[in-house]
Amino acid sequence: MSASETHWLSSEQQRAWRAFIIGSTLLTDTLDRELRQAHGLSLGEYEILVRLSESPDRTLRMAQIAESMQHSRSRVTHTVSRMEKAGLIARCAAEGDRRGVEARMTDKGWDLLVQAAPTHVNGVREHFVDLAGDAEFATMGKLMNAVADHLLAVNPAFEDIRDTAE
Amino acid sequence: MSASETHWLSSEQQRAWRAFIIGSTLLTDTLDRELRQAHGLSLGEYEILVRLSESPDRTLRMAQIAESMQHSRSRVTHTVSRMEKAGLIARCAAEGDRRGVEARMTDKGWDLLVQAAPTHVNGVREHFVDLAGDAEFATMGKLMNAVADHLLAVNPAFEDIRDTAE
DNA sequence: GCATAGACGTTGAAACTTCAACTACATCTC
DNA sequence: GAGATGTAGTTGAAGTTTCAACGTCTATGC
Repeated sequence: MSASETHWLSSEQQRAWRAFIIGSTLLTDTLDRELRQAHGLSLGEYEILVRLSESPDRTLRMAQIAESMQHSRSRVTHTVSRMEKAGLIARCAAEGDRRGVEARMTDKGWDLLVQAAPTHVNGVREHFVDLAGDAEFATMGKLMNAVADHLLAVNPAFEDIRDTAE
Repeated sequence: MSASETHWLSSEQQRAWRAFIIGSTLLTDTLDRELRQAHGLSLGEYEILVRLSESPDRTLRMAQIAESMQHSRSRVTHTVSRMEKAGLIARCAAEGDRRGVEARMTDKGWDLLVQAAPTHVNGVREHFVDLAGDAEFATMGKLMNAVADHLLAVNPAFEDIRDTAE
């Protein structure tokens, strides 16, 4: 990638790329809006609740949330603070590491997740899954998996940095 | 979608969906960061410049920018203001409609776009296009196109609203 | 022609994210 | 076992996006 001539995209590739950008923007915006309107929850908050719900004791360390969401630590601090104020999450000291903080989903958080999940899943189906054949959808999944793997591998910064001075 | 039983995703679908979320997040974050580091330009600003560069007179009405980017009008106002302050864009009164404002790319904006485009295209290739076979990439493009069409059709709000009281 | 409604864009405040310190604790090294 | 370095999380300010209200102009209906 260091030649002086850039290898531009074909017009077909360009169309596909733009469809990706606009489609994924529209899709996440729509899912976010549906969740907000129905349950007052952003897509990001919803995803935090999902991760907590899948963890033992419905509890996760702050850093694990940050890593799995690809968010900076400080973003997670702020988001969890808001969710704590809303009563969806409680913070506790982590066992075994006195620096650590654990976020635990409250019953109220669980109840909200139970309500919100159908909204979200129906949205994902209606706006995405059902628009593709099974094979198409699987192809997309494989490709995006490769993208994620590639970027995690290529970009050491993603392991953790994001918030530390580079 | 109104039955009381939710039709959950299969675990394979769930994996594909999560790959999509994480992959697209990582991808846009990476492209954004590469552009910022190399040229001090965000991905959104870059895309505005691209759209201007493709328009007659390198000029576009504010509302056209907003619509094509799926951004709210006020977001475009703020972004264009920053880009104007940076000397990349100039605002002029629109002809024929005294309410209107046109954003015109300056020479400085053009020069920056010329510099930035290879960075962006190389990133898109390296992190996305080259990871897929042509057929795979085309499949993805077709799917995302369907998603965009569906959401634009289903959601009248996207035509314009976004900033107006709903 | 006047009133009402609609469209264009801006404004300022609130909400959210990023960025650069910073505190506290853990680990590593000698 | 003391100092250096690294990790966990927070903080507050700066930057960006959203939200609601507004001012201006255009189009519509009467």
